[in-house]
Amino acid sequence: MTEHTVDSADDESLAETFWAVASRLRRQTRDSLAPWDVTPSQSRALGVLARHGEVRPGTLAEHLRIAPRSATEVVDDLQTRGLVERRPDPADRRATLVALTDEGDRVSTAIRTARRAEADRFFGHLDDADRAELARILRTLRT
Amino acid sequence: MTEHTVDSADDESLAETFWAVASRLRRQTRDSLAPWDVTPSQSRALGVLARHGEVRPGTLAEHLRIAPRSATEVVDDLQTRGLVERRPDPADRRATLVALTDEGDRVSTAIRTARRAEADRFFGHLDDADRAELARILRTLRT
DNA sequence: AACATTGCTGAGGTTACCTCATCATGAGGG
DNA sequence: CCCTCATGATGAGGTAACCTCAGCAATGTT
Repeated sequence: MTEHTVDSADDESLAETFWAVASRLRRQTRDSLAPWDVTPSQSRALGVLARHGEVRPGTLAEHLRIAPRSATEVVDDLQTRGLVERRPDPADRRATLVALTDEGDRVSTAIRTARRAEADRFFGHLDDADRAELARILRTLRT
Repeated sequence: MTEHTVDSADDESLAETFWAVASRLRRQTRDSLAPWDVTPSQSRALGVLARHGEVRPGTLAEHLRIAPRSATEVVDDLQTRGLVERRPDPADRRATLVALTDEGDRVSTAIRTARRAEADRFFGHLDDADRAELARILRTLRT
């Protein structure tokens, strides 16, 4: 049943299709973020900070579902770009708190807007019902 | 409306959820491929070769939707592992043809089986209707 | 006080891509 | 026939986004 029309893109499994979509979305996201010179992973971190305020790198890692060491890295990059700052955690001298700078706050807001537009463009081909369906199904797969 | 239950995973946008699922699937795929010491991208290339027989690196790149140079790289790796071989294209002396070796053929079959099982495990939480829905929706997004 | 644990980060590695430059071959025009 | 341009593959070198493991400082536990 993989033989009906292999016109140019192999459409084998669900997983295969999933990755094709992922790849397209990744490129589009990267491009839509270019104006701010911010990578997708940085933008996700900014999102967490915007939603949760100052957090420790470890906590950030949990939210992003990555290893703590990787969060350090993202924070480094954002700090270099002046979008976040580190300050000592008054409650624990081992820890640091990461918070948006004013610039980071502005950029993260701008990005949020742009990303919404981008998502609309990407998922906009779907009608509302399909979009809701997709969201529901993906949520059950997220576990 | 992002405030109902931020229990640990941020569920903001559709895109966000999509990436969470992607990340989970990526990890699972990687793990399920480990027995053969084959990376996900190599396995995708094996799949193309199994379906299309011998192809040029450039053609392989098209199927995988990556740059030609990147295909060269994947082929290099597969060749090192003895899973594919390069032979001159009799029709064009600039070109090479990439084909599965016997070993490559066996491995790719084994992987196909394993991946199907893995996909079943991953997408198995969905009932048939949802799975079909998802496939349909993703196909429209693949463009 | 001794010890394990926690929080962060340095060092170094991997995967999967990319672009640009180079080189050989092929194809079409004059 | 030669010249130019296009095409196929690959070397060189780069990037993003992860990872593990080791080490250090501060904490908490006994």
